[in-house]
Amino acid sequence: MSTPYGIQISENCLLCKLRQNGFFCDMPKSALEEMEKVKYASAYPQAAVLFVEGQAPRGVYLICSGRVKLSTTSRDGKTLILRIAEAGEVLGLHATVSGKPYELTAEALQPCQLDFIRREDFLRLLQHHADACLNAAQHLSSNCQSAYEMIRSLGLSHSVSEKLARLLLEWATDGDTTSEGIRIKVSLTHEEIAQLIGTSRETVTRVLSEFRQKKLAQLRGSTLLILNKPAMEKLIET
Amino acid sequence: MSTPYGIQISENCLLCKLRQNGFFCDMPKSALEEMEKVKYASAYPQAAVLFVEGQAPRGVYLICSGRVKLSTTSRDGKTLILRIAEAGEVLGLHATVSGKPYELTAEALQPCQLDFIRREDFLRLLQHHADACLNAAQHLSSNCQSAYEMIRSLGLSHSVSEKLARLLLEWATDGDTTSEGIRIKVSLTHEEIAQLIGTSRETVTRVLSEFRQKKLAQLRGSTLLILNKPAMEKLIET
DNA sequence: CATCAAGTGTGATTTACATCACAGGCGAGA
DNA sequence: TCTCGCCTGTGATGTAAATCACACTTGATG
Repeated sequence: MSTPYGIQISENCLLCKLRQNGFFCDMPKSALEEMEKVKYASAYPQAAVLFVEGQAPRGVYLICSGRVKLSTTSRDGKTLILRIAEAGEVLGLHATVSGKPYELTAEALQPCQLDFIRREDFLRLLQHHADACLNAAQHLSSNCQSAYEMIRSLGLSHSVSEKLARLLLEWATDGDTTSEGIRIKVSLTHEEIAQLIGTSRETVTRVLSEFRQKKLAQLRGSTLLILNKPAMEKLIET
Repeated sequence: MSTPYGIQISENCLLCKLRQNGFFCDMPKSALEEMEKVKYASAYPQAAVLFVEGQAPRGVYLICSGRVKLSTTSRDGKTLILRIAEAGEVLGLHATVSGKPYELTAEALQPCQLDFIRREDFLRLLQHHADACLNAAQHLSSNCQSAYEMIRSLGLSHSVSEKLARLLLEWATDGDTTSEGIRIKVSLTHEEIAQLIGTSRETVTRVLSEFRQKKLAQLRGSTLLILNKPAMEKLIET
């Protein structure tokens, strides 16, 4: 099957190869069959906006593949990135469950395959399938978790170096360890990194070059190399 | 029945008069009966610590009455208050659901009546009672919601005045409107207010006196009076 | 009612970062 | 190959707020 944006859409969740442990759709057959009936599979191009903060919740999006940027913007245009959501995550969950407007904006960072489920259908699914509901609770928990981490970073850090070190070390947990250090693929601009830690682009550039100078870490192109993890860790304990 | 700390403990959830709409325990009889079997009712004095960040999750606490401060502290002693939880809320929900350590510290701001439910019992309750699970999801949603608000405040504000104005206006939503303005009962010190918005105590004092001078709002003793709401709102849009 | 701790008010000093401004690099597409 | 737009690097400048330091108020408690 050929589709737009060069993505293979797997139409059927029951047969889906993408599904993994911890995915929202990692649930028993009965719930999955129910979901199969109400979901709309589709592909989105890079930079597609799924929903915007303030909109009434239409429903949830499950990420089958691709990455999605979740952000919020102030009236004067300053934006803050809350999280980069990966495959298996559910978008718009809190808004859909609570019925309050989406408070984040979701934008595809790359071509994505997503399943959409309308709010009423999704709520019905949660009511009738304890597994689905438990999964939802689990995902909400981890959203909370990451939000709390962000709050700690924003509210308790003393400096931008500290926040940036925190972020890089967080990324480092899923990087490859090489002889030089930990290698991580980062496809974000300085601007976006700045928005992740609530600072200005210039400061990110400056702190990154400071890290490079001190042989702590270096970002070249889209690969980040953590050269001295212990020293980085010391930065966040000060 | 007489109890310590001058609280009337209502032992039986089914007969409980405290229960209201939106409370976690606002659920059908069957689920409530199940909960009744596994909960431990108890009273805590002011300043009692229910759990500390980093501990493995023992279970959840339902607040029957009283208010509880949820905070997180950095290594060097700086603390940030995430939320003041009120009656009807569940504490330790995300940790209990996810199984990860509590990432907040919960401390009673006043004498409280709480019901404790052990983790295993609580998870079983969620599995077997869709209503309970849905309620849990709802509460997790609202935790997310408030966390996101806090992130906006910390990350997108340009000044402390803005953050403080945000906070006061948030409080104002459940205050009494009088001829002078909106009257709110605040039983927090400047220090605690500072910890709520991630700033220093001195700055809070200064900004509050600035507000008083400009006839925007005044905090005397434990009553806050919003004198000029529109002007306060303008502060956060700048 | 004397004392003491906790909370509040205020000045002086310092500093990290935002902001502005512009120069160089690099890749995409014409 | 050239240009144009987006990124990155870096200097200069201003400022909000942290920090330190100390006086004053208040209300609890022996």
